[in-house]
Amino acid sequence: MDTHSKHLPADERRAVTVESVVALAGTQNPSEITTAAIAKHMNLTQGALFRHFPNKEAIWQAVMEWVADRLLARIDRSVKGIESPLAAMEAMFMSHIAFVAEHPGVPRMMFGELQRAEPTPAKIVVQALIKRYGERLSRLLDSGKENGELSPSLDNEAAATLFIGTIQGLIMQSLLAGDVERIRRDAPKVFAIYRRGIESAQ
Amino acid sequence: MDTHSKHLPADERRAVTVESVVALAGTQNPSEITTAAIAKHMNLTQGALFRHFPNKEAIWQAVMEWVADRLLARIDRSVKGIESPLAAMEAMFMSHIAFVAEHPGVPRMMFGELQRAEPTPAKIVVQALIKRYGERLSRLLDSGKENGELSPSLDNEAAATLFIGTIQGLIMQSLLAGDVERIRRDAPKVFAIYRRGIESAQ
DNA sequence: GTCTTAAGATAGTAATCAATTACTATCTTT
DNA sequence: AAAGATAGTAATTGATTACTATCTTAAGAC
Repeated sequence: MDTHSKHLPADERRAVTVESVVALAGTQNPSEITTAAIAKHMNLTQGALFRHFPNKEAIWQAVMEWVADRLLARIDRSVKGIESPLAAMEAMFMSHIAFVAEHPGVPRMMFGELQRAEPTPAKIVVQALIKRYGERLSRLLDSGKENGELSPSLDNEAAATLFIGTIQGLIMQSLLAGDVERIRRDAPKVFAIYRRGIESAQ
Repeated sequence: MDTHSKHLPADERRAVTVESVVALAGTQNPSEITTAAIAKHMNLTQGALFRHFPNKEAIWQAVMEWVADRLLARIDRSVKGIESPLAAMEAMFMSHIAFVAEHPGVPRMMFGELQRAEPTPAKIVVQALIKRYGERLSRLLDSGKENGELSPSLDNEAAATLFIGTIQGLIMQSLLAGDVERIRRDAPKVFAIYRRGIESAQ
């Protein structure tokens, strides 16, 4: 990852910047990440960042686009080839959890962006991400009802909200305990309860 | 609330300060609330705040203590006199939702404090709040298993994590939609799924 | 090898922040 | 009503922030 050449092509430098922000968000409050801290983390001077991004807002936008691309690609990959909708939901859940455990800064950044009052470019990217995420969920819920795995009276919107909330609850616990690995450990137990809540009666 | 005397006793001024912060957090990112903004909201000069608080950190601590006291008192009141543990959990859930709908800044502030790296006084207060909250939940879960309402194989820790996550999911949706009332509207549907997940088989 | 230029270093700027200061207005007590 | 205590104002502080102007270096094209 760290080639020892000092001068990097612009696109590589942008990629390194994004990864630095993601890494920093794993250990500190995203809104307190300064351009100086980003530059230091990648052994660059602060001013040099602005050769590659017009302003800080553009950095955040690039970061959230990175998150959206990687997360959606990952859950799409995890679901591939699974014919049972319920099993697909579980795979989607677990791959999301794995992603978050690898990048603990991601949920912090997303929540932080969402609670901005103004619709910043980064916030818009996050909103689009969750919209697409919800669409994937809704499709799985529909086919789960069709094939009888899921309760036919299930409210799709509520089930999607709770799916995301299930992950949010795990993140909250890991923040409380200051232990990221906890997320991976507790995820199956928490999903089991969720699963029981949406399944059709046996 | 707004007496038109300019001079307030110190304790009243502190109370007004806390309420101002809670109100401001309802419309903007908590970490972006400046002492100047707080002072402006309460028709005071910025410097005067420091007659009542040694520093900004102390303001945040006072705010989170306010939150902890009010939230715990409210859920305790809501549970009182309900003998069914499952019904008590539902009452606890709904009163929490009502509190959050009245004070939309609260979950933002809590999440914001939790993701601080350093254990600030405010963060410590939040951690204590969630600990006590979890203890109340755990007691209800235990008695629910005893009286047969809840699945005997239920994992208490996972059920508590999901209970809080259920609320977090609703908050996330309200942030996305930019509509606080949504929380109140969707809460029953989401809790119904959670309930089904923890109930004993019929 | 030299030349060109993209990328980085250095050293700034203006704005904003929490906190402090010197002074003033308003309550309270006797 | 005088005197002390309390609360507030207005201006200023030093530190920190995102961003920029100017000089320097390194890497690839020929």
